[in-house]
Amino acid sequence: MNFSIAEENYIKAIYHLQQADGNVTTNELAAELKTRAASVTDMLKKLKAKKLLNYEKYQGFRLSAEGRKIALSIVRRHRLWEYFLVEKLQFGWDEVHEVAEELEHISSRKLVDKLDAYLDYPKFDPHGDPIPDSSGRMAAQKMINLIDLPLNEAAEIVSVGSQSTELLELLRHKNIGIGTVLEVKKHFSFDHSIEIKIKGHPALTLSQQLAQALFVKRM
Amino acid sequence: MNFSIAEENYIKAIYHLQQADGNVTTNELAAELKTRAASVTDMLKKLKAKKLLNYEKYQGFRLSAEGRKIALSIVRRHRLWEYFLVEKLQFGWDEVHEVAEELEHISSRKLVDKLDAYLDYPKFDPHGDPIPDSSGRMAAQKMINLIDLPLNEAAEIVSVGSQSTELLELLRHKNIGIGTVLEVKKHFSFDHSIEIKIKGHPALTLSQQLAQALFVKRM
DNA sequence: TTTATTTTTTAGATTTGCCTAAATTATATT
DNA sequence: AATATAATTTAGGCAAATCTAAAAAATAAA
Repeated sequence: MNFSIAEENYIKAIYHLQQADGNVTTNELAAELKTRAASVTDMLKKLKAKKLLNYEKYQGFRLSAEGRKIALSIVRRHRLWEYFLVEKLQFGWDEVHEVAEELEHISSRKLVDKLDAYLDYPKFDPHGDPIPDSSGRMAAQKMINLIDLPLNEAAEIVSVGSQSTELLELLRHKNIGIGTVLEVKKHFSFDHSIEIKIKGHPALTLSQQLAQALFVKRM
Repeated sequence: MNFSIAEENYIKAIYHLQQADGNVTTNELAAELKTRAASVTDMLKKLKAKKLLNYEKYQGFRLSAEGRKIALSIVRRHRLWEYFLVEKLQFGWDEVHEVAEELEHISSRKLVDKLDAYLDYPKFDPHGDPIPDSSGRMAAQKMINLIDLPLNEAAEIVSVGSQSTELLELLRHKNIGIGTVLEVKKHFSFDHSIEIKIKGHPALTLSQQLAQALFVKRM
């Protein structure tokens, strides 16, 4: 089955809202999509007719299994394109969203799978969100920026924000790499540097720039 | 100004038809777009109102200067994406058209220019058609496959159909490269091989596979 | 040049996705 | 529990892009 851009935008928005909220309401969705509640009701009927939605009048709604599957394929496309834009086209993290919103609606399975292969099957997009694989599976945990990790919580480094040799040199020097497990001990507001602790090693200070280039998964 | 997908498809189709025909007619365009003449008339009015079209009822039509500019930016996007799909994602030549038809409607200037840079400013798409640059200029001549070059016509090699090391090795061995000027002297129908002549060198035989991997521009 | 044919346009519907305003149902308050 | 408020749905319309059928204009043929 094929879906219109409007339908896909609704499916994706419902998916994101139900991740956070459980059941989704008409007004919530209208706010998310910057449209009116009446328009949402119209689309809900359409999606229900297509069996993508579990929905009864006045009761709130969630995606059906089939709806969720489609949502995941849209999310996959969105995040793969974001990764492409940042890694290959040198977009900044902050600039990719709107363009990816357009690219995500191109549904050619072949395109998406070849893009995935070309990018070497990335597991997280540039914002740290996991990318579903071609059968809809994805890493459970969102990757977060080291700077956002709460104090004294163990986390594992899963990605670095750039491939510059300068960054890699610095990481090698500090003995930090993918897989390193650490905790943040302190935040210094003066320069936004942080102090971290790796088991069996003395505490280390990381600059704001460095901390922002590191992504971790809580354990 | 921003255009709908339907408008862009009309603009592009008119551009291609007027390249071939001079003036374009309603029925021609309807056939090209697989729609009905009445639908075409409706859209012609819209495009005329937007000053993209020189059009008087019952008279046929052509793009205005402004319309042509927009057509070129759509053609640019289409051909850059085709190049991307073949060179980076390993699509076959024949498989890229439909996907590029979708990608071409994403109009972000920044996206297109960064893609162009990433691809290293290609001059021709995988079908040999020239790619307009960011200001709409493009090579005048269509690039053609060496196998399609008429006998005894001088032509210059401008592109090779793949980057495989095997191909490059063979070309180096035969002393053929980008810029080489040659003529085709003979076609052998048995194996579709061809005999070529490079000035100051003895005649050479190229296999069908090799000839098909070489693109030339007539001089 | 008058008629027949073809091309093009107009008129009037349809579908999708959106809107406002009014009605209905659910929830919160007293 | 009755009423006020908030959320949701229905009713009725609008714009874009398409369609069919009919009318108008241009072109070709007799």
